[in-house]
Amino acid sequence: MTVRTRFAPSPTGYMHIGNLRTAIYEYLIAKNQHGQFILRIEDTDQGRFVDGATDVIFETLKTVGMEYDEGPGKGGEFGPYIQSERRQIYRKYADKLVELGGAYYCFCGKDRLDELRTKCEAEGKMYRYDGCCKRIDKAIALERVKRGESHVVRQVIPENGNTTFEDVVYGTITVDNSELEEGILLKADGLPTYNFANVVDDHLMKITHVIRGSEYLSSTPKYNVLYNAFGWELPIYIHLPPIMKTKDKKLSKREGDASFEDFINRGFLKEAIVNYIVLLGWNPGTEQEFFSMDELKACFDVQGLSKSPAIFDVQKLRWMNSEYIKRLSVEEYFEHAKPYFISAGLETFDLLKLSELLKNRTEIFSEITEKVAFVKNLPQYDIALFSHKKMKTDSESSLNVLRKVLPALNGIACWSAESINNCLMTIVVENNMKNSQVLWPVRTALSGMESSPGGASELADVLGKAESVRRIEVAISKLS
RNA sequence: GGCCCGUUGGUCAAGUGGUCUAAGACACCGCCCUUUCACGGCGGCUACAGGGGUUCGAAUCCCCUACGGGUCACCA
Repeated sequence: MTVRTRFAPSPTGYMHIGNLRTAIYEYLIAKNQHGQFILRIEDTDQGRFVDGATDVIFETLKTVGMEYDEGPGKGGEFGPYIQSERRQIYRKYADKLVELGGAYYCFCGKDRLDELRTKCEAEGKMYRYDGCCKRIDKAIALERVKRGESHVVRQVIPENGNTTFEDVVYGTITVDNSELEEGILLKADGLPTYNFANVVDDHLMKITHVIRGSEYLSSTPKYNVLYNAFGWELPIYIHLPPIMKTKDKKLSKREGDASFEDFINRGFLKEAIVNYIVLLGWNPGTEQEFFSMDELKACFDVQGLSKSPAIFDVQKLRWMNSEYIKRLSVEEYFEHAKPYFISAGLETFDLLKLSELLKNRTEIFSEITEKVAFVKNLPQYDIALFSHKKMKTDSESSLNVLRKVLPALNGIACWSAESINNCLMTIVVENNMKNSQVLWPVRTALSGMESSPGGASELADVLGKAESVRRIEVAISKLS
């Protein structure tokens, strides 16, 4: 049996981290078995459709490197892969289901349903469709439909008994049929609800593993009733726990930071995001924690899926991102950092050198701007910075040192980190001082900051001779 | 509220009746390295939701309670 999975998002907004994780699992489960991964767009709710949302889906799948085998723009044996283009198919199967006794036409309009709802509310009961139209004679109902009377198609739920299904992560789940509603399968506009479309499409597209969020767990019995009514084979169900923002709140895109694109824009590497979220809810069973997409394809196993919700921890994502950044070459780092360097106005500096300094100190790229601002403009700083107990420095000793450093630096013919360092160390030796007594004041004078992405000679190298000398002079005059 | 699901440290998690005085990772704290900050190295802190069973033995099995989540639409 060829494994076939599908990612079936609704184009109702941007790519959410939770959706992306689901897509990744779907992709991996298929690819681990050399199966097919299908993309299907579920746009049956014309009211919620958001323009451009499908492009975001295509783009995201492409950037994380998950190519689908069948889907919009790609084609395939079981198309179309956009539900709004499958109208007639649903109509046909809905009518067929009515014939098979698994559904019935319902002519109750919104008004009557609302009435029913308020009545239930008044009686303190949960609303449930009363099955009114199920009692209409089949031939008469069909006649009314043919005359063009507005109607929906509702599912028939067996009155007694219960329905059981197997879920790979949650195990055996049994629900009493009395809990199930005779829900709408085909809406008055002729388009199916999710409840119908997913079953029809998954069957027609030969999906073997249905992978989706746990919010569908409670409606899965209804789908089984549907499969059975059609006489179709059941798929393997794999339901996934949600990703949480806090212990009791789901990650929500509205509250700011759950969209994949946002993370990319904030300077996260796509590989780090994928690596992190794949581990949110799945354990490889080994100590390995860094995975490329290819490694994931090779070792992904549903056994490692967990059933309890996981809280999204940006802190750990940042750490993982920093690890990925450390593995970048200086050139790669530079490519990612470039926009931030430019926005900091550093075009005239040696940005490769700066990249080297920054590479081990960056968690996310967007923080570069702040980290390198001092390069372009020496910040206003207080001379108290020169006093550091552990470095054994105070303003007096610093002034003293800087006065020696200034001519020495000026005398360097070939400006490089190495020559600068030699020069400074010579001063240390000549004056019988601790390294820090010379290096701390110089680094402070060059950066104007308590901490900087590099030491005295590295900073001087990046800043260049003229600017370094100028900054030492500034410090001297501040201290005098 | 009914039904379904879940609950190991602050977080992600290993663990499927004995090897658990419970792994690893992030975070945090401390030390070392060191010219700052990082990096790196070493060490530390903190957990089986509670209560009953079953068993020679329970984080692991059963029941109850608590807490949390999901679901109950002509949304998906």
